Amino acid sequence: MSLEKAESKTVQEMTLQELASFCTRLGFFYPSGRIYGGLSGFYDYGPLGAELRREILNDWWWYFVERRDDIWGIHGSIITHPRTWVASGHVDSFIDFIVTCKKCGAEYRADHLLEDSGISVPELTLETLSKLIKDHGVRCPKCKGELGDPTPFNLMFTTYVGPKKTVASLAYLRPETAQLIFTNFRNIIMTMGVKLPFGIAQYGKAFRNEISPRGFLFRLREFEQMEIEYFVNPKKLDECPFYNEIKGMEINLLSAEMQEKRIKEGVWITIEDAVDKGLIGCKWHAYWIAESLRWLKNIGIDYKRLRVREHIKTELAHYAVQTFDVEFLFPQAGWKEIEGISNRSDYDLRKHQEYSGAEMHIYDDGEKVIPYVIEPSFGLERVILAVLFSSLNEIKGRRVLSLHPKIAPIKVGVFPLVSKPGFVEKAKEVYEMLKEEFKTIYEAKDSIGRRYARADERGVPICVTIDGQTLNDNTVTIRFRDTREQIRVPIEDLKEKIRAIFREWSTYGA
RNA sequence: GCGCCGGUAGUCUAGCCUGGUAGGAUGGCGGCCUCCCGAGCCGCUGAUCCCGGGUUCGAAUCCCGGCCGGCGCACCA
Repeated sequence: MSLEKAESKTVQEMTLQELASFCTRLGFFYPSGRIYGGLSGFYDYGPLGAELRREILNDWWWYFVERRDDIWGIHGSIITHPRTWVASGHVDSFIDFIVTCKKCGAEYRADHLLEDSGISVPELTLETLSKLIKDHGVRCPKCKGELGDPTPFNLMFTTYVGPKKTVASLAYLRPETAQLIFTNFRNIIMTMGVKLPFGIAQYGKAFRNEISPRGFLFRLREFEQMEIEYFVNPKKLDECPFYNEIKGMEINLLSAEMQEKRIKEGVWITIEDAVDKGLIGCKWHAYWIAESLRWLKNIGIDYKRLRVREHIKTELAHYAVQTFDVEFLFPQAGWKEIEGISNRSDYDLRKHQEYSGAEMHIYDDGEKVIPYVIEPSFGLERVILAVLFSSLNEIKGRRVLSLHPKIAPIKVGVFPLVSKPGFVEKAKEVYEMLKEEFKTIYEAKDSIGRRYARADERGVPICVTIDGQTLNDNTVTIRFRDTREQIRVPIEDLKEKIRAIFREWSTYGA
């Protein structure tokens, strides 16, 4: 049985601000500390948001860890050994020096300003930068005013380990989860008996003390990452056993070369073509791009609104050989990153080997190898934004959040058609039965239409209604959110029927 | 962080210019009604008018500072 596709039209799309209001009203997200005026860059998950978060994290973990035999998961600590970030380069590159124009107040990164004036910067220290600015008589590019002294500017959150706050006890909240994977690399090799190629995955909070958080959930100071570091022998970057599965997949690609030619729009191209034309450096990198896109699509993100954009040289991070951002087409803001997929080479493992003295190699074909790593790195909150924008529809004049059942915060609504004796008891019975297995809500107040409307807006995929006929023959109706169609099912078959519906959701239209 | 603009119940908003009892809609709770898609009626509830200070007999309204948000710049390793 298949139901017809939903009769949905393109909504006048919500702005990010309107989405923020919507999320607060329905209980997805609240600005953190709002009763005290709010804290910029922090949001709390409300009841629906907390469920949505769990479902997405669980599905990610299932997709990339549980069902695979080549990836193991870890859960690293948030407060991390400070040497980690010296080795990774974050202490250097996260601490910028800012200079302010004494005349017009404009601010610049000291090293950028010097380099733009053609002066090379040998080291990023206060003394050096200060001296270079004075010696070369560098002035404000805008108003030619005199510049003040450089001041340090750190994007990492710091704390102190132990009750005494000393320089020696200074520690950082991790600005990315990735480094915890690298610092645990030896542990996993030793305990899990892994062989190349293999991956280590982790999700968890990361913290960045951003200068100006903005755009609702888009740039947060506390956010959640879902990351995989997939280790490959650098000589075998094209030996990907899964390549045939994904090579025919079409992606919307905007290469660095295209961007240098001022081309703004990506082209639809198969993975195989992209690899053959040298646009994607190696097959393993191509595989992880494809696999990431497949997951994003599976959780309900509109594939037409996803594109893969290569980083151009100037935006490439210090560790990266090649990086692609998976971008989502947001209303107003346009294409914005929701995931980065980077070839980080052996940079991180080598650095940690150098700074810690620990050996970071693994044997492959009897040879000592420091593997290369391909890193798919998702920002959970950004993925959620893309999911929400992909799911918000206007169907028959009403706002409907067409979330895929596997991530919907509430799976089933159970309603007595009218709130009368007989109906109510029967509905509660059905509710008690279903909530054993599905996140279910029961509502009896207001008209049935109003309850359906409320459920639609909250993304509840199906509603079970107890009507007059139920009392005679013990059947109920299942009403589908996106089509409003109803089918009648005996209560004894209800659980199995709902399982089947969720399993084959695409057949039922969404 | 700089510049410009803004902030009134959970949400949307009137009032601000021209100082004088904070009003509506929607939501939430309770009830009546109701056999399938935000129907109607009744009652209740809900606002530190962002916070602090100043001017004034009197401030949501005018002034100053802060917080929060939007846009632009910068930043986004």
